[in-house]
Amino acid sequence: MGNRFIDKLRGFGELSEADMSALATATARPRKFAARQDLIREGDRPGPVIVMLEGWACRYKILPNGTRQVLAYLMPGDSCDLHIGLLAEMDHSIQTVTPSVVATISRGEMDAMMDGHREIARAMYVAQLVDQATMRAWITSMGRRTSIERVAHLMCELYLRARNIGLTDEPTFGLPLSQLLLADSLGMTPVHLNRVLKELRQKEVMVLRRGSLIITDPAKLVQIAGFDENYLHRRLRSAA
Amino acid sequence: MGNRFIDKLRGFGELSEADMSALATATARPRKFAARQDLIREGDRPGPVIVMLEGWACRYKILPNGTRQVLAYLMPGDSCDLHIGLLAEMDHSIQTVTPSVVATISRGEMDAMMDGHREIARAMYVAQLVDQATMRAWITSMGRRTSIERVAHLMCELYLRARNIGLTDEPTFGLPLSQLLLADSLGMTPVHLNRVLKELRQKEVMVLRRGSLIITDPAKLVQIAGFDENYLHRRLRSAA
DNA sequence: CGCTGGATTGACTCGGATCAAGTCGAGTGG
DNA sequence: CCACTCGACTTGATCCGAGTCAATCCAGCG
Repeated sequence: MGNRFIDKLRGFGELSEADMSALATATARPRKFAARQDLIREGDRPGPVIVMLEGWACRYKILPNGTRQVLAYLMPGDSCDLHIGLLAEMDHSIQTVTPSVVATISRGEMDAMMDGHREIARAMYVAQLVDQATMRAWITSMGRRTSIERVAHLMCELYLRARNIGLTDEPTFGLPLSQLLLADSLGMTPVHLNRVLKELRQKEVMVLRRGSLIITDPAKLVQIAGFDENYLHRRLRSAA
Repeated sequence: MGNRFIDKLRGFGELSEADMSALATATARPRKFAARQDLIREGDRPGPVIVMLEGWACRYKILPNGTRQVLAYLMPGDSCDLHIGLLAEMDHSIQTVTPSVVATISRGEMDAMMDGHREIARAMYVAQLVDQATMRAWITSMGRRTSIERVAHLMCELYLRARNIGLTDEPTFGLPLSQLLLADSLGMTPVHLNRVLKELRQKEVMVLRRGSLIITDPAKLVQIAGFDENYLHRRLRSAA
């Protein structure tokens, strides 16, 4: 299985053996969680940094009127904000979507690791920049894309992220998100999302079934989404 | 006038005299820019960190179809991402809104300052967390708030941020944003934004005029917005 | 003093929400 | 093995918020 967190960071920097063993030590005692368990709740005083080793989670906010907005998805290897410990209070919650394996790294441990392993710090900063760029892409989607474009764009994002960590099986990939969750991610109603999915199915672009997505026509999906993968910042800065 | 950048960071940490003079040195040679000048353009290879000392700017993206989405506003004291230099390519642009005074800090200078002044680093991380929380609030607005709520929410955010840096003159504050820009921030058309502003004026909640906003009924504005200022993270973590 | 870009208003259209029934499918217990 | 149940998915009918298109209006300014 390996350690997804290490795998991810290796994509963002040249980690030494020492770096990797420090990361392995820091994530050595993970806990299991069932699906739909809050890992962090809005209003909480933040604790340790959490790292998803297996399974999916989402960040979300509940509004006064009871509606929910999903803000981001965490896939294996992803973590919450590095400096979360500096906050007095969480402004959003994080909940598992599937059964998960989650490691926690205390603030002290984190600081020590970042001080002692500059390349780890560097890789984590890149990961954080990608997360921020993804949030900007979401804002752009919500503000300026139609519902079908928005759906296509999110599927492109999730597909590429899954592929980067080896979670795809070519035209298909495991996508454990209910239509309700997706609707709450995209700022639309479940009913309307369902119609959009139907349209994408009829156009033979993609088929979403319980737990998995089949991308029938990747080129058309990218074209509908107006997808530009630059924001995922896979290309590393070459020279120092 | 003072240095807005230092003032802002002092709100996020206990800076020593040495910290402050390091910041003063780093921002000692600012440049002036006219309104509507790109400071950083999407696709550029990132250069130094930029810091707004005077004036407003915005982050934005242009979509393939030519529409624009504003992603955030930078007010005096705000800066772009600390680790911007780690990226191969910008995923969005930053443009001045008003005539501005902007300092730049090279990557080397920045690294040295963060290493030598831990409290500066700490304050900057908090500032970054606030920026991220603000992005999450924008996603939430776009996804789950009606247009009038969205407008009210943005006005609350901008008002509070302006007040934090002493830029308000009680019920009024200088808001140099055209309706077109606001519409591109809120994911709506200028025509519809104009109607929403009219509604807020008729309800005697607020009046937006060229260059300034008068908040007639703050309580009602907050209530319409469903505004919870927690995400601006003004309350610092008390104990260490 | 007319030009120009933002602001404003009206008439019409349409995407997506809402309301209201179903249907399907996986797990549960008899 | 089958009936039951509960949650998730589908579909149809209708409504309304917001977009579109098209005129003005207005203030600042060369």
